[in-house]
Amino acid sequence: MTRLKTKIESQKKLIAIVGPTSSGKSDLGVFLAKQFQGEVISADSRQVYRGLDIGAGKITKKEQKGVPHHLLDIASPKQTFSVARYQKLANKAIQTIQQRGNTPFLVGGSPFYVYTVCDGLILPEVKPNAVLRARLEKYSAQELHEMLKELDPVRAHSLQDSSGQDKNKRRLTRALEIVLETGKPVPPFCSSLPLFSALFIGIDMLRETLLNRVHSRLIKRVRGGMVAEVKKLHKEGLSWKRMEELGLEYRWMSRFLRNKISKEQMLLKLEQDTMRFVKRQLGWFTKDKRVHWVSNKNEASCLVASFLLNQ
RNA sequence: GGGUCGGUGGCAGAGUGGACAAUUGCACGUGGCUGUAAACCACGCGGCCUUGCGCCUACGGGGGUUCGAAUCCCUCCCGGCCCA
Repeated sequence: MTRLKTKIESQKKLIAIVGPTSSGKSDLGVFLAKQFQGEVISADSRQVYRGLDIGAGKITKKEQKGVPHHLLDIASPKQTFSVARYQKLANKAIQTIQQRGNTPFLVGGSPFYVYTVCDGLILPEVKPNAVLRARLEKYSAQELHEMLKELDPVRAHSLQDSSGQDKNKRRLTRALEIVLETGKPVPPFCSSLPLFSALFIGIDMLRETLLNRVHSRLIKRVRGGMVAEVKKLHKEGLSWKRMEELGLEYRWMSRFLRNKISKEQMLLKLEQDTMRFVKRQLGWFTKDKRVHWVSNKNEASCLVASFLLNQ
């Protein structure tokens, strides 16, 4: 116990800035990083892709105000990026920043990405197997579940809902992938010892305010060439199918560009989906008791100051 | 003014005498997530409670037929189309 405590205390510090989309995380990140000699690591599952700029709400060079930003534009949108890869790169970036004597600010709204890093979740060392996935795709969820019951009854059981089923093919496929690859059951979910002690700052905002911000930001970005960006990406070879997978902006704008929906429908659906996304993000963050919710920059500054001073 | 088709839950839209508190989609709500996480998935969605295959109020309003009506008849109101 004592050893564990000492270990945590000696850990390097990390500040995580979380909150729903459009709440002003990037801005706060830059503000704090400037004030506390920090660097920003983006925790956003879409901003890692090159070319996904306006649609993904990526911070511009100018907005970065000279503060170094990590993990933006590090992958091709044609290929699927993964949390596991993110985790490795983020850990490396954090280490580099700390070695420089700077403070790392993990800024982003992809909860799974944030927690994979902050809590050091241990993910099974099994790479995605496209061939296998394509083959499993042909089976129904029920059939996949049956297969998993044969190979890994424990995991199969943990996945089933109250009706004894799991209809999430993606999740079942992944479980089978792990079992088939390793020849062993899916390992139990666990995290490593925390690699650093983290201060969680969440941006507190009324849902109504957020809705207004989402709305006006959407209009602004459409005027700023968001549709053209998608058109260009497609011209450069990004398939419509891939756009669908990327979700939100890319999904709805691609549907508009394919004449499946009108511009009005696109804007409406996109706004609705964005607000749903907001709710899901908030679900993760509000459940997390570690998050300190702030309503302005000064509150955030105070929190960071005392966190960094504190031993 | 005449004819005709139609008015169903937040919206769209099935149902056209009993098994209908009403298929389905959207919206909305709650929740899950072990290398796609902005993805993917589940559940709820008239009200009430003693949660029962329970009770109440409901398919534009009113009246009627019937053991029984969202469904049939009459009438009124509203909307689309056609003729004047």
